[in-house]
Amino acid sequence: MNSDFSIAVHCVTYLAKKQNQRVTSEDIAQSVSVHPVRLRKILSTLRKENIITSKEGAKGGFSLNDPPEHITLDKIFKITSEETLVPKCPDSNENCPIGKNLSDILIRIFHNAEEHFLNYLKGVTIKDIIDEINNS
Amino acid sequence: MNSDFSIAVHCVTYLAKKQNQRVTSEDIAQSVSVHPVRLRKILSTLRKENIITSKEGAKGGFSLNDPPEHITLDKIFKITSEETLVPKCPDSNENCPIGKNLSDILIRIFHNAEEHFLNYLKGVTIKDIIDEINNS
DNA sequence: ATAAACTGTAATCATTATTATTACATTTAG
DNA sequence: CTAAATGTAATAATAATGATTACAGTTTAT
Repeated sequence: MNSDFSIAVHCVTYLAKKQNQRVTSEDIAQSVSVHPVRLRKILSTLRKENIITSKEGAKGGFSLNDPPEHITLDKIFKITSEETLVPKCPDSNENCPIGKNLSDILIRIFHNAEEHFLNYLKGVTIKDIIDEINNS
Repeated sequence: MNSDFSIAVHCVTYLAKKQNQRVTSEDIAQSVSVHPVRLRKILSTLRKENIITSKEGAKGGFSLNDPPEHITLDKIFKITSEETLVPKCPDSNENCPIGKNLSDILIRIFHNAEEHFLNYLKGVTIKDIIDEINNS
C-alpha cells in the first residue's frame, strides 16, 4: 500500500482547518512534506469525487466542499486505496486444484474483510481527527 | 503489502490436503508457483509459531500440526503481515500542528480498523477454504 | 494584453520494496 | 558416505513508489 490515503487525510484535515480559505498545493506541501505535484495528483482524485473544489490560476487553490463532520474516512480510503487490502496472489499452477481455485477464494474472503475494515472507518470523521489534534 | 499472507494460506491449505504426509518445499512450490527458498522462509515463520512442523534431511519436509478446522486466517495474517494495514505516513512537518499529530492519530485509527479486519478473518478457517475448493 | 500565480498532467529519474536466485551449511535416511 | 532435504545469508532482478522536471492551460491584476 502506498501512502496516498494518509496524505489525502492530511490534506482534507488541513483544508478543514482552513475552512472558507483557498489553499495552494504549495502550502499544503509544507505541512505534509510531500512534493506539490504529487499532492495535486491526489487532490485531483478528491476533486473528481466531490470532496474538494479546486480553482486554477492566480489566487487559485483548493477548498473543502462539506463540513468536516460529514466527511468519513471510509470515503477517502475508497477514493485513494480501494482494493489495496486484497492480497496479490502469485499466479499459481493451473494444474493444481488448490492453486487453481485459491486465488478467487482469497479475493472473496478479503473483500469481506475489507468491508469490515471500511465499516469501522465509516464511523470516523475528519471532525473527530481535528478534535483529537486540538486535544493533544 | 507483499504476498506472504496468501502464499502462507496456500501452503497451509496444501498441507491440510495432504494431512499425515510430509511434503517438501519443492513440492509446494509446484502448486504455488513460487521459488522454494522463498517458501522455506515463509514456512519457517509458520513453524516458529507452531502452525507446522518441519523435518530436515532426506525424507524431510513439512506437515501440519493441527486439524484445518482449528486454523483461522487471522492467525496466519498476524504471523505474516501484522501491521501492514497501518499506512505509512510521510514524516510530516514538525512545525505544523496538523503534521505533528496526524501520524499518531492515523496509526491509532488504523490499529482499530485492523482489529475489525482480523476479527472477520478469525471466523474463517482452513477447513472453510478446503470446503470451498471442493465445491468448485 | 501580458505577466505572475496558480492547477493539471505527462514523462522521466531515483529510491525503496519485493521477489528470485545462488551458494552453502546443516541434518537425516539409507 | 551419499543423496535429499531444510535453514539462511547474500546477491541480483524486477516492480512499486515517490520526487522532480517540464510545460500546457486558467485566472487575476495591472
